Amino acid sequence: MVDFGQATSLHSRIRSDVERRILSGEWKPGDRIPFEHELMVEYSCSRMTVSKALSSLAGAGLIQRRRRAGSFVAPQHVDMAALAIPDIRAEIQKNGAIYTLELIERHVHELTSSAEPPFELGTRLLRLSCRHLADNRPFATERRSINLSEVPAAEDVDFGIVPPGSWLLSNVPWTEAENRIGARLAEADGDLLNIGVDSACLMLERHTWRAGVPITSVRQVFPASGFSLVARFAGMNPDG
Amino acid sequence: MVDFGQATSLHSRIRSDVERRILSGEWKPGDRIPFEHELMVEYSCSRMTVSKALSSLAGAGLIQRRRRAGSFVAPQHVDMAALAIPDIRAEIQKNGAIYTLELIERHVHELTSSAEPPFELGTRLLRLSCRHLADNRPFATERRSINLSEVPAAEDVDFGIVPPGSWLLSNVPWTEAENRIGARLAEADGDLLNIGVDSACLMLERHTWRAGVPITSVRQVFPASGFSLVARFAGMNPDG
DNA sequence: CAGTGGTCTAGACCACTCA
DNA sequence: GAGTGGTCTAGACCACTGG
Repeated sequence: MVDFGQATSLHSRIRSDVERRILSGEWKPGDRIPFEHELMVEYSCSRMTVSKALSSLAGAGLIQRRRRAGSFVAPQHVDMAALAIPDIRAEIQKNGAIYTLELIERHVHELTSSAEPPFELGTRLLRLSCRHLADNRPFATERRSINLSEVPAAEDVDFGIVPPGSWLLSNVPWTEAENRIGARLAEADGDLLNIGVDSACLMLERHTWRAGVPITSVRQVFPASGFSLVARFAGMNPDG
Repeated sequence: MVDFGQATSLHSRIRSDVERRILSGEWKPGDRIPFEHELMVEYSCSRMTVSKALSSLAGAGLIQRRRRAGSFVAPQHVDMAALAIPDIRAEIQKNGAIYTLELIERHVHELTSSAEPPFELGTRLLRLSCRHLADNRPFATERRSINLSEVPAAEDVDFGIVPPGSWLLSNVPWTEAENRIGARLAEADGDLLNIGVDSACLMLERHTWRAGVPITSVRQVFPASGFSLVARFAGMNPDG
């Protein structure tokens, strides 16, 4: 029953074998897969090696492991996909276009009267409003708030040159992020994007935290015609 | 220097400690982190335990490991987020609403004249058109094609009762998927969704393969007001 | 309470790669 | 050539849990 796959480590071959039998449907959701000691015999290896393979599969969500009971094929496949939330400048340049940034507005604002998620009352914010262009054509609008208490250095950056998202991405590590994707009519953004106010737009909202403290929030609006988020998902990511 | 975190396994504590020092900025991208044997001494444990922690961090992309050189903080953070592509029925029921399915059209079609990505010419397809309702209010429209050569059982399923997506998710394992998210005006879907034809809608297109063979393609349209995709991303996923 | 997975040890050999 | 990470072994003890 031992499978002769590519020349690689034994634990990753065990992982691949089990993975293939699950994905091919040979082992269906709910089925118990062989015990560790059975796989030890099958592959003539130690328990650690089997354990590494199965732990990896469990981490990927393909199997579930229960003491005393065994390991089972997970009830359903993960309905998640890795979605690239690209840096706009990088995305534009990747497509061979010339990127231009237009800073429209910039000022410091303190939240005095009311909180504004994710920021609490009293937060000092740097407010930015800008426009991204690809080959001199409007690509997206962006309205951003940066928490100056957490990122004081942002106050000295010339965001007429460096896109706020790119600067933050490479200067401020984040630990949590929440993305909301929606649609709406262009409305006020229609003029900035050179489209009709009644055109459909894709809207991306993101809140970002570092260790529970809000760092930045941003709302980006894209013309529906020119942009769509693409998420390609292939198999589980090996982690061994 | 040993950190007394929550009561958990030692390797996950080592992982957490290193992770925190990276995320806090104490160890910056490009920095070398302690050698395995140094961490062995620091935590008074065996090399396998340290290795498990660092391998996990490497799998998550937080560090890069090089023989002879050591382990280094990865140059930049992953700009990806996990986006839940929910099963519509599950999503509606999760929110406590009553789910209803309306099958609008169903027929078998063979691609004779032209291919239709991701399907090749000659593929026999089951075409479905349906509407998802939450508490009797239109929630989304769905147009789907299922490759009958690969999923013959689909021809015998009553998709007036079981949502196609739910059935496929639990019956046909997939290995690759590509999601496209865009915005557009409601147009013809406006009537089905009880909104104006000039309203903005969120559109989700997904192609799914199993081992390179196209299984299904689907286009779902949501009213902009009633739906937005939310992707919450917190740190890296532990895999130990 | 018996058997599973979870964790850990104290070694070992190897491949790679940098100095 | 020396030192790193990659892999593997043959044990061990423990926590949990299902029969």
